[in-house]
Amino acid sequence: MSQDTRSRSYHHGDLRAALVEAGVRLAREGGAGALGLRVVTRSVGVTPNAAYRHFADRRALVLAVAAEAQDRLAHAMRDRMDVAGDDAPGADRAARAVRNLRGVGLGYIHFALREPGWFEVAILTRDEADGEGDGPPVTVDDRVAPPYQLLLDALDEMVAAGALTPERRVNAEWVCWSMVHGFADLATRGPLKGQDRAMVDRLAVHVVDTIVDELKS
Amino acid sequence: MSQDTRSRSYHHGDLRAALVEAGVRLAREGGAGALGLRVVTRSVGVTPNAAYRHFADRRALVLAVAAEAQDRLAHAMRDRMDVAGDDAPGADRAARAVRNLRGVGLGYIHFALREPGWFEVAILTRDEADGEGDGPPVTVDDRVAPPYQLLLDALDEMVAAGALTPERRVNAEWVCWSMVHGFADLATRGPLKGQDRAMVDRLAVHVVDTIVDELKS
DNA sequence: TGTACATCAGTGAACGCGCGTTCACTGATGTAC
DNA sequence: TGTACATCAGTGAACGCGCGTTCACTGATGTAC
Repeated sequence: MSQDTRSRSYHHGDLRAALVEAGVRLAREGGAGALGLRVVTRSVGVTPNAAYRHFADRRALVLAVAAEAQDRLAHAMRDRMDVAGDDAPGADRAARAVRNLRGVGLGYIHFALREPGWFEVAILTRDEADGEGDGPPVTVDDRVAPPYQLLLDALDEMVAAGALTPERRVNAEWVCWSMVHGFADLATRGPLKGQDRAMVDRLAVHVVDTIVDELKS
Repeated sequence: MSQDTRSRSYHHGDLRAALVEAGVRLAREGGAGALGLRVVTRSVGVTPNAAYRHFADRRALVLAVAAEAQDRLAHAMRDRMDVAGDDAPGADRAARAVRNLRGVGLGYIHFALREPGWFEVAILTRDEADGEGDGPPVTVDDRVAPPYQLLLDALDEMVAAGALTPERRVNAEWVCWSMVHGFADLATRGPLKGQDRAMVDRLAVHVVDTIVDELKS
């Protein structure tokens, strides 16, 4: 509480959080392109340079918004999962593990369809300047992206539940992610954009089921 | 020839083609972001407004470059295919059809890895302003994208060769495209960007084989 | 064949815009005595 | 408890930039007689 009070007690009252929140709001409609430093500060009612008290530069602000978007993506995915304990008997546990992998994939895709702006920001990489591919992948501000972690957990649980052999587990995360991410991109920016929603949903189920069936067979 | 002469006989000598060519050259290094109207005209040594003699606006120029990039992508894919006639005996024809589908996928991915700038431009959509999802998908300037056509042909040939049942043919293009496109995006803009090339190549083969095996089984 | 004319590809200068970032500052807050 | 002071979050004005697009024009080309 004292820390909360402390961080909220300056002029604006936690401008940093307000800027990230505004960025999230703007990205929802306009995607990554809406995250101009001037636009975001303006929408909070503050001078552009005020942002420099809390972020090194525009890129740092964008990365903070990206982390928030990733959290929301992970939340949407988790909502599709069956979160009961791990102590069910064999067959049930295996079936649940399969359902959960399905949920991970469909959650990813439906989040992309429902919130394309947030999705675009969530999959941003830091891109420029910071050297080559050093450090672990799938990170923004040095953490493992929560959506990726959910996928890994779902696959590991399938192995533990006996629904996936250890051999087929190898690289399965890239197979799953490629499939699901590719569909999300086609539906969000590509040729499926704007197509009839019910048809796209049916396709999404087909695509996810195809890869889940392939893995568990 | 007279038409060639005619279109080359003005002041610059087919400035339109020169602008597209310059766009292709610039996009190779800088992707879609490098296709500013001023940058492109400057690189040809011409005034910015000269472009307006040949393109309605910047967007039209970008779409022309995108069409060219799509052609190059299709070319790279076709190079991976076995283009012998369709009159081979059953087993051979089926095996070749499977090889060709593999080639389509690996060609797509390797083009993305080798020429990420062109790839980014090739998958651009016209995006803004032009209404909702009317008209057929997968088009730029009102043509079916050649890479997409190659995929359709490869799948149809698999059916004709008996390597794919008609039931599994349904929506197979979206399954294949999602997988391959997703991998290309992860490898090009996502977490696999900058990772060891040999490892990425091995993953690409694994991913493509997974989906090809799934279809033909 | 030679001149007069119409066409229209490309010029030169300017428009208004929004961007990220830097500078010297002001004035509210929290702290020390 | 009250005053003096240091901190530092946010201000206001300006920087230089490159962008897409518009305007009135020039001058080389191709054509008609």
